[in-house]
Amino acid sequence: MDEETDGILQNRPAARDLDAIDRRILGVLVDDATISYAELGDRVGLSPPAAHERVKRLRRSGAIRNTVTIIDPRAVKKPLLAFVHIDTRGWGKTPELMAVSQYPEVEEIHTVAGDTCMLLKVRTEDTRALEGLLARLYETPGVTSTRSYVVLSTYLERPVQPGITETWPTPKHMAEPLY
Amino acid sequence: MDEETDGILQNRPAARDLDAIDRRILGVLVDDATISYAELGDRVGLSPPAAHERVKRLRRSGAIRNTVTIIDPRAVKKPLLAFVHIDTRGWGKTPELMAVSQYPEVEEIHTVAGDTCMLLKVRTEDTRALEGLLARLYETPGVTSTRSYVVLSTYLERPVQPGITETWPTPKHMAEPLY
DNA sequence: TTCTCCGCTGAATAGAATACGGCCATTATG
DNA sequence: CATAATGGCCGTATTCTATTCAGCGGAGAA
Repeated sequence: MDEETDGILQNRPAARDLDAIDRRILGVLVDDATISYAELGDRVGLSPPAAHERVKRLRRSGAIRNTVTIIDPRAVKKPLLAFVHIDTRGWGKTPELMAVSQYPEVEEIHTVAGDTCMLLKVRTEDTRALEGLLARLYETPGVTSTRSYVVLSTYLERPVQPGITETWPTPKHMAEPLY
Repeated sequence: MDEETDGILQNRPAARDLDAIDRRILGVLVDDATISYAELGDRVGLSPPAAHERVKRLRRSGAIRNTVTIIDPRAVKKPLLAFVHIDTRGWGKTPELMAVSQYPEVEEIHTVAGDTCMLLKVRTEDTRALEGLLARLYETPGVTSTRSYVVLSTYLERPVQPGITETWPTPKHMAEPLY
């Protein structure tokens, strides 16, 4: 038993795959995590303690990262959303560049494969603040150019969904892939 | 009193701006919304009922949209993140295009100002599934081209933050804007 | 078959959310 | 200026929920 090391579960044998009930639980919680375990149990067909135990297991396994409140960007004076592509000399991700993650306006930082190195998702109060952020980016050593996509309207924005599309349609004219 | 219409608060005079305590509450809750109101009150210097009243007010005003669980994309078999730019004939956002929001792999849909019309954030199991999604996009009437940025590494990903950077640095060599 | 393990149920308890009465500071009003 | 009204807070009481626990039963291994 792994438990006997020091009372904490460790060296778990690589969390099992989620079953149908786990997925339904996640499907409920990604929409609304304020419901009671009784309500959650009702929706997925379990008793309250069983639903609770499932959620605890999902937390331990890391499937559930955390539970957070989603706030309206307009309420906190950040109505302007933009995606900023950055080109750098060499392969970016320098400490200087990561310093921009200190700004609460920066929500995502990725390195990407494509015609740019990095991709940022940022929210600012207005174009003036976006310009300030871009100016800070251009001051960062290694940054050679940026390209911004200012969002005009958002039609969908939601957290990671548990569901997957089982069979993606293969266009008739397409050859089947080798594997 | 607006309350007297039918017992529900309506015609509120456009929610007041958030004060410092509201912002601190949001700052706590966007990190972890599972804490008790007693704990929340402790962190922001209020009694439990007062903290609760604040949160209820933030909910009513719409500043708090909802409370959700964040799940690990890898746990639900969607380790591949990509941003897909779409070009369309005319100005997109047709019902056919919005149909892709039915796929749980699609997390965001925006229209953007830039060299493309629309921007999608999608998560798939692998490149095969991404190809299936792209094939579906190309089948959509009006779509003329797409350009994808496959994410290699994610260094920061967090929900909307309540904080704002008070004074953006203005580079010395830059002229001050007119307003 | 029989044992073991895992997950479930239902009841009991600990703990949190919520309602309520009263206090104080600020603001509107005569 | 005095005074009433309002809004936000606190402390307490009550209700509801989370959490624990003992016991049951099915699936899988020996």
